[in-house]
Amino acid sequence: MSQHPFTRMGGMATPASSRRRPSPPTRDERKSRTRRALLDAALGRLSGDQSFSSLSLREVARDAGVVPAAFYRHFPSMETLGLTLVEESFATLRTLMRDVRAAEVPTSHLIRRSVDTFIQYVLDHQLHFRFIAKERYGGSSTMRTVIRQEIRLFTSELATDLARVPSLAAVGSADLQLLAGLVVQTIISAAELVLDARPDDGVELGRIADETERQLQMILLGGTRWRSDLARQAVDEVL
Amino acid sequence: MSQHPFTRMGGMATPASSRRRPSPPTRDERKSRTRRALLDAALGRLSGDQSFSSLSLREVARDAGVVPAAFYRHFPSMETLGLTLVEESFATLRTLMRDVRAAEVPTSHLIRRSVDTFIQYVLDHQLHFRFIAKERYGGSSTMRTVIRQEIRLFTSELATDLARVPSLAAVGSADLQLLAGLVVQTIISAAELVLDARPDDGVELGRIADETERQLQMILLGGTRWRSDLARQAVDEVL
DNA sequence: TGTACATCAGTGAACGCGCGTTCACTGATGTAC
DNA sequence: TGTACATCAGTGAACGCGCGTTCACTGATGTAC
Repeated sequence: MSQHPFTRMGGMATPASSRRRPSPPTRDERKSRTRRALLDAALGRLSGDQSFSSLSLREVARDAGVVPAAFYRHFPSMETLGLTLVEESFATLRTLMRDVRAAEVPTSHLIRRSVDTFIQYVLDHQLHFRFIAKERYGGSSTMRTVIRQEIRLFTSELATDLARVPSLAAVGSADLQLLAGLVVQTIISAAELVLDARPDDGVELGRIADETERQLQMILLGGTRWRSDLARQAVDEVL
Repeated sequence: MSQHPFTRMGGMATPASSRRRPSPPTRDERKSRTRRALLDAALGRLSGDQSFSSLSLREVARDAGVVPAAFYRHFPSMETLGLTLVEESFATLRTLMRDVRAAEVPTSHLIRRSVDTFIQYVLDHQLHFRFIAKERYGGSSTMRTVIRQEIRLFTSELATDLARVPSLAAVGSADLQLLAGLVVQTIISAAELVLDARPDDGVELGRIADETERQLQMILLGGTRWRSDLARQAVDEVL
């Protein structure tokens, strides 16, 4: 029980447990670990061919190393666990957006850098993105509504960013929403390609990044030329 | 058993059954009707919150008005029934494309007309499109592969069409693929919006058509300005 | 046309299985004194 | 610090249920003669 002065006097106030005996986790810690294990078990199951709605409570409990009845100490139903995963996944995505903005990327190669950042993020959070891809259309109506709402929010924020771009100043706000919608669609599509690629297949991932970059360039190029009152006429003339 | 001369002498050689007594369906007819009923039962179940993988053979048989064991007279497994539905759905889509091309739409308002045709098609084949939307990411890996393959084919055909557009003559074939990919993404996204709308909500459907048209205009406008060797520079300059 | 036999779509019962949910319980952790 | 009691995450057994699949069957339709 005697302690070495070295550890006793360590710099800043560390939590009691960090340098002493491993000290047993509190009940709360144990509980939230089990909760985490249940969430991870569900996410893990979704890597394969299963969809969330075909997932059984017993499978999830089993993978989490817990008896089925214990599930109810954490979630009243699988539906609730699913909604928790949706929230968690979009929290991840919001973190990404914040990071990208905070990065203050230089204008040069801005698109390319954002695409690379995004692809890396998808790779790092594959399970969450895979979950969202499946539930976006396959989930319960509640899940689908929440997901659609989050994507819409995401699109609006992007539209706000685009409004600050000088060369898009002439584009009305409704049209900026449409433009942002195209960008988001393209990004979602890229995420889905990434999920289908082998994570260590650098060549394929590079190809996806290239193609996504070019598609975004096309879209933004279209945006800078856009004049809503002339669009149909211009396009008709040109086809 | 005596027959009226009027029916006996009817013009061209109609199938034996068409003008006489309703004449009982043959065994083959009965069989294919049950098969159809099974397919329709599965499609119908997917209108709600269920996904194909959470669908049970017994549910499908029940909705089709047949005992579970009878299912096996038509399909060896639910998986096979699912793949049949995928094929059927894309057959529908190919019919659409053929119709759109055959229509020889005048260049003026070409995009708008195509969008309107497409939206109407989605409304007319809601169940098939809903099925594809759900299985595209939620299905078994076989299903996902087949669907992805079909969409890729669709994209390539569209790229071929785009190659014939004079103002896109300067765009390389790889870039035409990307452009076609953007168009397909946008169309898919429109289909999903249509499926979420109430089918009799003309205002909402009109809005979807407008927005889709404008997004396609933006994309094509971008395409006509596209020069792959300058794209990044041009976009960087402009942002 | 009539008859005898073959085919086979659909039946109904049975099976073993994993499911979601409930319940009284256990025993380690936490708290009050 | 030590003791007595409360809390509550996780247990294990039990339940009724719908599942996929099998099987021998029935009886209407089809075919050969």
